Amino acid sequence: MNPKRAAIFEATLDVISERGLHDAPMSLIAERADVGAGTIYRHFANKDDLIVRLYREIKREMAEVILGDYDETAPIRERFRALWINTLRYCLDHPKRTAYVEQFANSPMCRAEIEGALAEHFAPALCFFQYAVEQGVAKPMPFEMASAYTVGMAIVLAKMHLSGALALSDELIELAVDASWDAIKR
Amino acid sequence: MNPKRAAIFEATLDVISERGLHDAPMSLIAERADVGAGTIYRHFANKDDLIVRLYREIKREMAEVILGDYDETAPIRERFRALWINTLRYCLDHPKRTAYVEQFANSPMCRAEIEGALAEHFAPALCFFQYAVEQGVAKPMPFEMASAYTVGMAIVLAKMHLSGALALSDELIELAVDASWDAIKR
Amino acid sequence: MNPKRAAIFEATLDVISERGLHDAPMSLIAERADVGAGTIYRHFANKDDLIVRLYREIKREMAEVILGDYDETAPIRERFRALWINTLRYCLDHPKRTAYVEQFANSPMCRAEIEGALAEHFAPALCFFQYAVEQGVAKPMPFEMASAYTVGMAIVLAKMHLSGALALSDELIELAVDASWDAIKR
Amino acid sequence: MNPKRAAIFEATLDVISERGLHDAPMSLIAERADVGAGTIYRHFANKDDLIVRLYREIKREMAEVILGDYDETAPIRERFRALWINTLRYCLDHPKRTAYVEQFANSPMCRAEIEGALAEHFAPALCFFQYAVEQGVAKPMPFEMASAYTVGMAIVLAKMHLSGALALSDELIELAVDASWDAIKR
DNA sequence: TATGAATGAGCGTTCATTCAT
DNA sequence: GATGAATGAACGCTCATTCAT
Repeated sequence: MNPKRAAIFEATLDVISERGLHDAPMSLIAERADVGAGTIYRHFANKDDLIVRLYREIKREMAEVILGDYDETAPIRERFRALWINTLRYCLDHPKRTAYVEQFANSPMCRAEIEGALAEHFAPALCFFQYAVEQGVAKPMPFEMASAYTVGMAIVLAKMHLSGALALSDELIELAVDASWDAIKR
Repeated sequence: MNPKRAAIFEATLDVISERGLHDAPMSLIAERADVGAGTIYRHFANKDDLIVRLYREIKREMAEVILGDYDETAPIRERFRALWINTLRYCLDHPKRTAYVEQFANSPMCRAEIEGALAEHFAPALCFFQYAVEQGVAKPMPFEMASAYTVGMAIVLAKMHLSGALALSDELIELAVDASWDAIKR
Repeated sequence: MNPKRAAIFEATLDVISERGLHDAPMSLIAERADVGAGTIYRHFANKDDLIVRLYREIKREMAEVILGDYDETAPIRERFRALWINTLRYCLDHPKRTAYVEQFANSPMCRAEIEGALAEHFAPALCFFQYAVEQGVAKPMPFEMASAYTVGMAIVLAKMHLSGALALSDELIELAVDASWDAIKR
Repeated sequence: MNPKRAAIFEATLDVISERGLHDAPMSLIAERADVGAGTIYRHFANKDDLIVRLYREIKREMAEVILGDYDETAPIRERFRALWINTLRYCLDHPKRTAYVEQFANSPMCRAEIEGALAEHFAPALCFFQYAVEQGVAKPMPFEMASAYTVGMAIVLAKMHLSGALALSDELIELAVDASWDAIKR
């Protein structure tokens, strides 16, 4: 990846995660990226484009990390645990990315089409939940719901940990994995 | 409540839920509230103050609705179901409020002190989860985690329904109540 | 004088002398005067009118004080001294009025017509300087210049004393009276 | 000096000398300077900063002009005359600058610290008055008072001439120089 | 007569974007 | 390709003034 582009991404992530989508001047992003204000526009059409592309980039990377060691041949319970733990791990390891993604995903900037195009990156995970439901291992729920109790809860708990609302320990994490499993298992 | 203040709250809710925290000019809020631009400043110190107070107001109302029919003497399972369903109900009945609250809560505008001061409104719910854990009905987890699997999941599922990512039916809702219960029960 | 009108005058004097002509909101003046914002407009046509009328009122009072004990039959040197000392005295005794008058007089708000209409209040003083020049006691200068070396210098020195740029003592004041006298005397 | 900065200074001088410190919108200053509204803020932190810097710049230039041909070896009386005439000359040649300086100096914007920092530019003049007093040529007064009777009176008379309150001729100017000299000389 | 909530034009200032270098 | 000075529309907010009470 072009180093200027990467620096702009990193600066945008810093500024928006720290100050918010509503308080992120392009001039500050340029300064933090150590590039000229005009340079950003050689890499991105405009501010919206930059923000959306960064969101896509982070989600793509997130999928890569979560599914990087995904083993389709492993037992269901293990695959479930891996998805859960990898999601939590990613959020805890990348608090700025998490803050950025959650801000964007909860704002009206995040239109369905953007989200839809990202689904392919998470395809193996979605397949997993589909499979679990079809096999009758999971309760007869849409795979999106099963995913919410797994990936969704991991993110919710990670956010609580990062905000200080909850202190996660290794034991507590295992308990949460079990809880999520109990939630979806038939 | 003062009618101008109420109109400003409603206009702010409309504008921010539709266009986002990052794209909500005071001039537009004034126009939608059908008040002069200066009138807002007779009721709120500044834009931040308006946004924070609206957040607090919505959360207060949310607690009131969710806990309005809370019966401390009912069986645990029924109390659990009421909390879960009421939360979902509130979000589905008030999509703008839900969108507003989620945007605010996921932005850096939401500092711990703001959130902390709101805890009292949810006290009975928190007591419930504490009680459930202490009694050994729930798994030995912090009550915040039990709450996340209940109230938190109801909100996550409501947001998915509202965004079209998931179609909730009555049966599916019952299934989700069961799933959350399975998650926390010992 | 109407007590509300007097309170408004006093509040205007306070606010403008402290914060300046450029930073004197009507709302603050109303608050300090302990009257409603609308009340000011029952006594004055608008802000400009208030400011101009206050200026005229202060200048009128100033003339009254300076010329209050003016004795047309006293020797020239004594009359000169009285004018000089009374002017200084007034400024030192009324720092706010002095600050107000100097701000107004040095701003474009002070048009010639306003100033001209005030001349009558100072008529005896002007007559004095005219007489001194005509009699050949003073140098052959326009009486306005003689007045500047007397009243004008008293004001300049008072302002310097009030701003801390010069510490006036009784001896220094007498020295200044002599200096002004030497300036104009033939 | 940067040409935009110079144009902004000139426009500020025009607007404030014509309309007053209290009626000088940044938008009008920008328009008169033929620059965008935002451009002003690349050169000055804010409106106050612009106004204060312009004041300092004018006073610096004023000192330069008044003391430009100051000859420390000339006889005292000649040095005195040069200071007096140069001051008057500057004010008459630069009526806008004079109006600006007097407005600022008489408003609460002019704090002692601002004035203090400017003293160094006038150091030779101050030394002159100190010397004249020490040598016993002048009356035993603080040099600030001697300066007031010289530079201060030249400014007062210039303002009167500019406002039409007094018509200065060459003879009258010489008379005024003599009057000021008589004022301070022992 | 007195009030002060309400107004909205206009303020000081910001910032996404452009373009000459 | 990269820059950053310059832009000006648009922002958050103020305040002189009005008018229903």
